[in-house]
Amino acid sequence: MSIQARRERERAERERLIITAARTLAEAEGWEAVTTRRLAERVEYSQPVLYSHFKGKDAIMAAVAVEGCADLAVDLRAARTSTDDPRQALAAVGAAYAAFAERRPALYDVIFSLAVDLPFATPEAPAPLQAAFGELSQALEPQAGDDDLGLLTETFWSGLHGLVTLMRGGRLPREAHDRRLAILVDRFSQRP
Amino acid sequence: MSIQARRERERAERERLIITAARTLAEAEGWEAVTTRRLAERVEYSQPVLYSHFKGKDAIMAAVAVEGCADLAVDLRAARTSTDDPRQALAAVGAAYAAFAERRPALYDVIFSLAVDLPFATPEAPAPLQAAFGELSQALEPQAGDDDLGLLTETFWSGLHGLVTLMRGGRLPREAHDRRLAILVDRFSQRP
DNA sequence: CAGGAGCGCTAGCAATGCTAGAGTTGTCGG
DNA sequence: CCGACAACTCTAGCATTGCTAGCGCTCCTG
Repeated sequence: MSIQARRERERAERERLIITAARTLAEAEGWEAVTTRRLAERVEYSQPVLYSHFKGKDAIMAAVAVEGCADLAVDLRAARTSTDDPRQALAAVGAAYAAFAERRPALYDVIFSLAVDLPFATPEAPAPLQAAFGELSQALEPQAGDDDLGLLTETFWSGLHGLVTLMRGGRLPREAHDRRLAILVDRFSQRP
Repeated sequence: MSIQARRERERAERERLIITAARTLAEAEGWEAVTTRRLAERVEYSQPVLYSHFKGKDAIMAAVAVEGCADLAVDLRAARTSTDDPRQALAAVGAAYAAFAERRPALYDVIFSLAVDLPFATPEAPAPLQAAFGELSQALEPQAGDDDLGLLTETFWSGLHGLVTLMRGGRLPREAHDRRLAILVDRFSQRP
């Protein structure tokens, strides 16, 4: 019976190996460089092994996305709790979100841009995802006013997402990023 | 000399044929269905002909993007001039933008998400693109207050872009779309 | 009417995600 | 301690992708 346990443990280890290898490769060279062949070479197994763990390349990316989202949630929490002033906290969270997208673009893409069948706005959404959303939500709570907090959070999040994706896609000039972010935060803050 | 002119005219016609075929195919089945082979079959030429007109598939997509952006600009202008009330105009423009993305997703994607080699925030940006941006800008002008109008427009645009991309990517539930849009417009309107 | 230049087509390359079937390894009953 | 069996991994290959080389036809020019 213990022999079965060892096998399953080894399988789990290898699965983690695949995920971290995919993340490393993606962060180093972008997702277009993550081919099943290169990934298999990195983990020192053949391609079909990947498919014994995951349904396909998309499933591997989804696994990386969940991991990466946990990192994002950590960053957002640190930013939110870095100050007592609600308005500054919102600005800090917005800046942290944008910084994450800038610093780890491959991770950001796989979470928020690339087509991956992760459940999002449902109770079945992975915990790290809900955690990240919760941080945004808590940062916005003092600014909600009459608006529904959930919808307000989704809208503010959309603003952040639009800023970073348009900028990274070359649609917005980089240099004014901070000022745009300031405008967004300002417009989502309650007037005193 | 006139023989040369005829050839160039025929070439130009064929180029338009390629562009419209690409757009039609993309709108019908999505960009992932637009392969060079299928496109060549549609225009009833062989694949290499495409490459005598465009540097590659990306260039074809960029051409479709410019065309499509003109359509978007028309929609936005109609929305903006549909009312005299500045706040209602902003709401109408936002709704028109989102409706365009919803109604013609392939066109929206190629303009704002996929093709990268289009100059955007520079004077060399294609005219239709600047026109669309200009409509947004004019709709926001009464709401600018102390903010720089260009940056405010870019930020509002980011909000719209985030809303539609996250919703279409399954990250935001469809049903509350109108309410999120209302929140965005409200937060970007000056307090009376 | 012959020569030549332009131009489109056939055929093929390298790379992709994914899969079938062979072959090897390691485990358990006798 | 051995042989059969089962689980697992690898080699090889398929279909499809964007893109290109080089042949061969057509049609203008002198």
